[in-house]
Parts: sequence; structure tokens; C-alpha cells
Amino acid sequence: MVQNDEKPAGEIASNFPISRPAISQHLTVLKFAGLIDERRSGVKRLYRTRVEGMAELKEFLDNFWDNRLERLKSVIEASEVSRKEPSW
Amino acid sequence: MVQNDEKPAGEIASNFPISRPAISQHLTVLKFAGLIDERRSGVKRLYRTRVEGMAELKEFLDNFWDNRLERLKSVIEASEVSRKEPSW
DNA sequence: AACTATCGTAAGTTCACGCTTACGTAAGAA
DNA sequence: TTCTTACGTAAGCGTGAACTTACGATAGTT
Repeated sequence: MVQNDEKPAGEIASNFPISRPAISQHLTVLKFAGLIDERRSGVKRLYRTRVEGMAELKEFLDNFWDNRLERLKSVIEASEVSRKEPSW
Repeated sequence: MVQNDEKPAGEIASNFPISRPAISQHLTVLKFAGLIDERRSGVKRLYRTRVEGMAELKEFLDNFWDNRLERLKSVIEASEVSRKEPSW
């Protein structure tokens, strides 16, 4: 689940059936992707989702699928009228 | 590209940098998925995109992303108001 | 019948992905 | 200083997806 509050890596890992290092690797790529922020507090590392990154992602996916689906729709509709007897 | 007209497997394959059998395997799964139709004409096999299947796919993707993006949007907006000083 | 063209299918290979195990590091406690 | 806790990182492994090579099948042609 997407979370608002900070959580240490270990606690995050404990919520998944895979090992802690595996989660650490995921957190690394999420951080690289700008989807999470990392903050160190003593021996712990606290992670939190980064709203800016999430917003960008949403924006990207939104546009991406708008374009793709619009194009697909066009093709489908074009093929409908080009057929003499649509089978559906 | 999505095509309206029928085309033989060999010609389709010639448009891609991979081998003909590889394309044949792709065509097999596309046919199984109901996204293309196959018709035999002599020694050739003609393929054409299947509009019914494409329409179903569009419908599915449309709903899928509507739901996902709506949920993502909610989470983002919720986290915006919960922050005292939004950083963007 | 023999040969060619067009394809599908079977078997095996390659490769990237996601994981685990093992190890290193840094901070705090004893 | 030594030990413990909370991590990241390196190396290596298993697996599945997508490809290639090799072969078989079928339709038409000579």
C-alpha cells in the first residue's frame, strides 16, 4: 500500500514475504525513480512516498493511456465503417 | 502497426528484425487471445486484426486505468491536504 | 513423383529479472 | 573497545519469456 508516513526499511520488509535485502533493492530503485524519499535517523533509514514523483507518474500514465487508447479507438472505429457487415 | 487488411505470415515477419518462427509464435498467442483472425488461402495463412477482440481490450484497459489512476489520484490528494506545507 | 514455397511446431539456448545468501558498514549501547 | 542493531551491497542462482535452429506438414508446380 502507498503510505504517507515514514517507515523504517525493516518494518516495510516485514510486511512482505520476501527477504529484507530484496526490499532494500526495491527501495533503491524507487528512490532512484524519485518515487520515495529517504531520511536517516540514527541507525535507521526512514522512507516515505514522494508526492511529486507520484503526481508525475500519474500524469505520465494518464497521458500515455489517453493517447494509446485514443489511437486504438480510432483504428477500431475506422475498421467498423470500412466493413460492409460488422460482425458485432 | 495495427492493420485492417489481411497479410500473410511471411510478410508480417519480414517487417520485424526477428525470425519467422518467432513471429509465428506471436501470431499463435494473438489468435488464442482473440485479437487476430486466421484464414488459409492455398499455401498461405492470412492474418487480420479482429475488431471485436480489440474493442474488448480497449474496454478492459480503459476501465483498468480509470480505476487505478482514480485511486492513485485520491491517495495523492489526500497526502496533499495532510501536509502542512506542500513542497510543490 | 519430385520439388518448391509457405508456414507451424518442437527443442534447445540466451538473457534479464527478482530473489537469496553472505558480507560490509555505520550508529548506538554496554 | 566490543557487541548489537539496522541497514545496504555484491555475488550468485533459479526461472520464465522470447528468441533461434531444426524439422515436419501441406499446397501448389513441374
